[in-house]
Amino acid sequence: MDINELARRGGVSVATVSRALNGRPEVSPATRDRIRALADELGYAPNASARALASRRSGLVGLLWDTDYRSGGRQHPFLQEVLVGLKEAVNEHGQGLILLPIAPDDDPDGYVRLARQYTLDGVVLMGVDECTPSVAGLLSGALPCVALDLAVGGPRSASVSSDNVGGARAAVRHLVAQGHRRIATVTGPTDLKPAAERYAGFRRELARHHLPCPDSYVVAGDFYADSGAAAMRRLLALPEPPTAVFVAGDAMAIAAVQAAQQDGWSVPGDVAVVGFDDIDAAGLLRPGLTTVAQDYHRFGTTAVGLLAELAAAPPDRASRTVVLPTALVVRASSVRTPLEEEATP
Amino acid sequence: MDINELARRGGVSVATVSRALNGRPEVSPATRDRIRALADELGYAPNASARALASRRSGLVGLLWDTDYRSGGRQHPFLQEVLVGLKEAVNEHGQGLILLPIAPDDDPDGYVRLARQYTLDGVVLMGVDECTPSVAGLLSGALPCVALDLAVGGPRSASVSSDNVGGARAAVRHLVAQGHRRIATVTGPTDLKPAAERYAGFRRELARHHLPCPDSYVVAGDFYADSGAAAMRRLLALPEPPTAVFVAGDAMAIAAVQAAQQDGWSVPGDVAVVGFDDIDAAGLLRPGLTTVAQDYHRFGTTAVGLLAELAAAPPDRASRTVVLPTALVVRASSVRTPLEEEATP
DNA sequence: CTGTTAGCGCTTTCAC
DNA sequence: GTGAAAGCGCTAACAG
Repeated sequence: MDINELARRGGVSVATVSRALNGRPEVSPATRDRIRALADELGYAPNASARALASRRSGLVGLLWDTDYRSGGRQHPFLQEVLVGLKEAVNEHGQGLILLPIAPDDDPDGYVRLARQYTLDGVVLMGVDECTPSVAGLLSGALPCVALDLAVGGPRSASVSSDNVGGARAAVRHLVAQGHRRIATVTGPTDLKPAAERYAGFRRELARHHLPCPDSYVVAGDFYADSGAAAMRRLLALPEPPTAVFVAGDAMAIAAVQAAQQDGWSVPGDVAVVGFDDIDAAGLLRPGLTTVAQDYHRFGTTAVGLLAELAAAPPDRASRTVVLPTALVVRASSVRTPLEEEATP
Repeated sequence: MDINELARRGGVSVATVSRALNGRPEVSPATRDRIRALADELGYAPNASARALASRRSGLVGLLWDTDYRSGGRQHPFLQEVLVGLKEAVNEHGQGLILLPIAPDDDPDGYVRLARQYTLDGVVLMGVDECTPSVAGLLSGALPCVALDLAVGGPRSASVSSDNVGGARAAVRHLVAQGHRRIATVTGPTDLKPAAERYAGFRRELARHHLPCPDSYVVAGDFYADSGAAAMRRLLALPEPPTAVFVAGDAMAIAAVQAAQQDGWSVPGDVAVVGFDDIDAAGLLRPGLTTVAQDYHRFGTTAVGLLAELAAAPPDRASRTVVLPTALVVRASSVRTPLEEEATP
């Protein structure tokens, strides 16, 4: 069942069939509908390869996701939701999503070649280092690229990230509203953009409330659990320990809560904790972890929208960044009496 | 830079280039190497669409993953690792991985059409219901299909799953070794294969030790956290509560541990708990959750191997199932004195 | 509005 | 061992 067969049975030419199926304006509504009806009555599906070959567009979006990047996979607790959003959006656009293999780091056009090979419409990047020659090579080309949680520059690129600053500020604001004045933070590796921004938001909100932030109240972590536990212990060992801690990632935050509890402190009684990310475990713990949630699903849909935008726009536009709102999820780790929550807003 | 250009520069015909690049035996080793060297010197990448169109094989494996299936995504905590394994294996085979859109449930050849459209080499199914007409239609066709964690039958299908029975038995054996005699279980929905098998393994191992299993010691859950908490409360309210519980999924197990603690019981002091899956949170909790780990990465690699096997085999072979070993990860939730672990094996 | 036709870039007989 | 040539199934000029 190919386009010729369809044309024959429909009593029209293949050109007309093609036009009807692609919704071209030149075809009359009557024949368009007739052909379309016939097509799905016969279960016709256009061959994607033939279509791509002839039109020089595959309708495929490549996902560049470096699974080797740091400790191999578990560091993107949200990948799954991003992927779902991406997939749904891509399909809604009538496109397909293909997972790209990893190109050698040092080959500046490993990915460019892959993109050409599949005639990709665009590429979505996540969990990659934009400075790697292979990635930089891709970004500097004319192919639409959208990076997640990563600021990139390039003739046809954009990025989407969460409002890390705003999320951190909301966390601090919440802690201040709970009556805390001695608020510390455990940061992520501040060479990573999200970590740097969360830290900046933390400082800014603290300043807005004229609260001090001694150096000893800032402990660097690495987003992994162990560093969170260690950081919390260091904070609680201070002569004047904080009464609240904003931890820049949930894995660290959870470990921090448990380290505190293990050392005999009560959470939130002695020390309140707020995390960032809203990973699954945050809701499974007791006390539940108050945390800043990101809209992972929207990452995907936004990325696909940007890709389409980039494809249409002139090639040399300034790189755009879309910032997605975050939401504070209040659980027990930061609220003395959960029930008071609603009573005293 | 296409095959013609390459042929011209190499002073040979396109046919020879094609043969050289595809490692065909007819071409002389000398020209083969020469052409290949030239190809990657010039950064030539064969156009995937043209290749697929001419050869009727795309080198693409489709991933059928129903993101709508029950509560939308979070129920596959291990998807990410499976995906990484899948991707790596697929790429090693020189293939690509494409995420298939969801076809309407009631269309028996929605997926068949998709597969034809992309000229797929095969399809990997995960998190889908094999009874859905659309999925059943795909399975009954001649396209190689491999299902994960799902027993499927079809002229060219196979499945891969974890040794759920063995894992459950290992869990029970461990509890018995810890001195427990009153061992209960919280099951998953036993209409799902993994849940049924874990339950079967539980019973079998209990029987092997001549331990009783009263009906009240078997509580049905649904793999979600809430059901785990409820089940645990029911067990602990029994006149003679169990001293150990095997919970068929980590999300339930974690909630069970916390419910017990919240009600004033000590884990593992009063009741030991062993879960299944080894999700991230299992290691983040205190006490850490003893659990049965699956080799998710290997799911992917095994699936790809099976796909290749199916493509080569005669179309009507009996459907094969590969069972992957599981591993018990002992943490604090099942061991009275963690340090004794090594001392008293 | 519709049909004819020339490719898209590759693989694959079939000759040599 | 190599080359010539005929498609693979579709899109996109170009005519009409």
